Amino acid sequence: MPKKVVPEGERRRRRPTRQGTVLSEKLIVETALRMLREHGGAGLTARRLGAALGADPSTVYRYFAGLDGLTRAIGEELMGRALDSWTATGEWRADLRSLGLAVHASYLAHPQAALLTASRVTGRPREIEVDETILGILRGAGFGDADAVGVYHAFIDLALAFAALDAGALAIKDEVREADEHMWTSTYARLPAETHPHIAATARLLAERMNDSAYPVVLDTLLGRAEGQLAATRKRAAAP
Amino acid sequence: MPKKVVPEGERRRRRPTRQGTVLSEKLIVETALRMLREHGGAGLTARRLGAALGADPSTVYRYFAGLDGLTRAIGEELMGRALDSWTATGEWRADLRSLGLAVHASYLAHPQAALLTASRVTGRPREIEVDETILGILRGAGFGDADAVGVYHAFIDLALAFAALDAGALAIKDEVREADEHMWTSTYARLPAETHPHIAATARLLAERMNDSAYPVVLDTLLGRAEGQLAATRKRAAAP
DNA sequence: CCGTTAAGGTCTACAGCGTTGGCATAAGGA
DNA sequence: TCCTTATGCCAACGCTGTAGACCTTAACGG
Repeated sequence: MPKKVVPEGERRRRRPTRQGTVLSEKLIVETALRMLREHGGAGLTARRLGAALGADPSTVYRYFAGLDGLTRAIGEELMGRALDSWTATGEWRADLRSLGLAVHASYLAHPQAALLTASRVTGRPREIEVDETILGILRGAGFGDADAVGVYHAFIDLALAFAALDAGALAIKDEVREADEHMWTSTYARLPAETHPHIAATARLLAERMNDSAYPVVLDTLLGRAEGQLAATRKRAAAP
Repeated sequence: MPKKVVPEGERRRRRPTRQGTVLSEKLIVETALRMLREHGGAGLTARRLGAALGADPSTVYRYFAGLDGLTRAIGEELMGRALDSWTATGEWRADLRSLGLAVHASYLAHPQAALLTASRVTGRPREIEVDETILGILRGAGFGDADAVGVYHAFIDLALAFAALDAGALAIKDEVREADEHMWTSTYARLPAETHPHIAATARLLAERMNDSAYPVVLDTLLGRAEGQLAATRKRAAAP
């Protein structure tokens, strides 16, 4: 690696590249996101990124510790966007629901990027901010610490897990275009009733359902359970 | 690619390689799984696989349409193993629970492989078999077709999504060894209470919890909801 | 038992990848 | 204006996936 990676805050000399662009972490991450969207998951390479930036490929290594470091920064960016698009109302269940959907939506807006990052815990600032926010909502609503941590754990993992899964489906759709899209109506609907009676009987319903995300349903289920827990806690506290 | 990929069933001439091994899809998939486990996610390359098999790297292309085809076959194998390790009891909720845990466990037994495959729907035989089994359990329990499809959708996506997420955590642990493992006790526990009061207050609980999977809890939540649905359906049917 | 055929293993080659160390240059403090 | 050094550029290394030509030998018909 060229000597050392200088964190964005400490950069002083902003020399433009031969082609005139002035680089920054922000610009590189945004360009990478655009490339992922336009050229697919395998389309993000150091050389291509350099070309898109108007800079030598190796320059990127002055800003990130390898493409892997860039990947983590991209994940952080998606988390930040989720947080920025979200506003609290004070009603804990509604707030958690909208925050979960915001995270999910932010990742799905860049499926290829989501696939690369959703299963990685980075521990970077905006990610920690999300965690702090969730715990704050729960503790503010009256959950005990143990319950709050339990709900938080399930909540954040659920959001990330479905982000990754649904992003995978979307990414494949984008790349294979229509080839996989109708698999539920093609492959599955053709199975004979003798060998696969249950799939055959529900084929039409399957085709309708499988192209949507199951996330909202599962999220509501989880929040409903949490609400029950909270009510039980309050009852115990009120009449001991 | 060498002419054509011949499906396993139609192979006739089983010529041993120069080094004496007799190849088959099964042997290649098993070897690939072992390599993923031993050398990590980036350790599976055509050349290394060839070496491990005692064959020329390009031979693999006679069995699979590129490494991507091999990847799909690996996913299929993991699904098959889940199914083989599972036995039905006739009690729908218990059966679904154990099947979900079996799928999750099968993937987690090969975290690196799971990461490569968990977010891909292959439409291959064993995967379809799992789908048929789930739908059979639900419809046998008395769910209406629409409800059955709804629960099935959430159930299978949940299992795969958590498999991918937890596999990601495991894979990183395996590779970075201890560096990330204690992140919850290192990074998060060091945050000052002024800026992150909620994380600070629950740091100890977080550290205990975040290294386990939230899957069983979320799965039970989903199954509980399904049970409620079923009871409502029955009540409606009994007293219209 | 032999001859023919083609399945399938091997060789060679190519274009592209991530990454690095050395070098050149210009930005900004003095 | 000069000096320091951050930062962009260049060339190179060892690796990758995979295509196509080639060669060997298993399997089958007679």
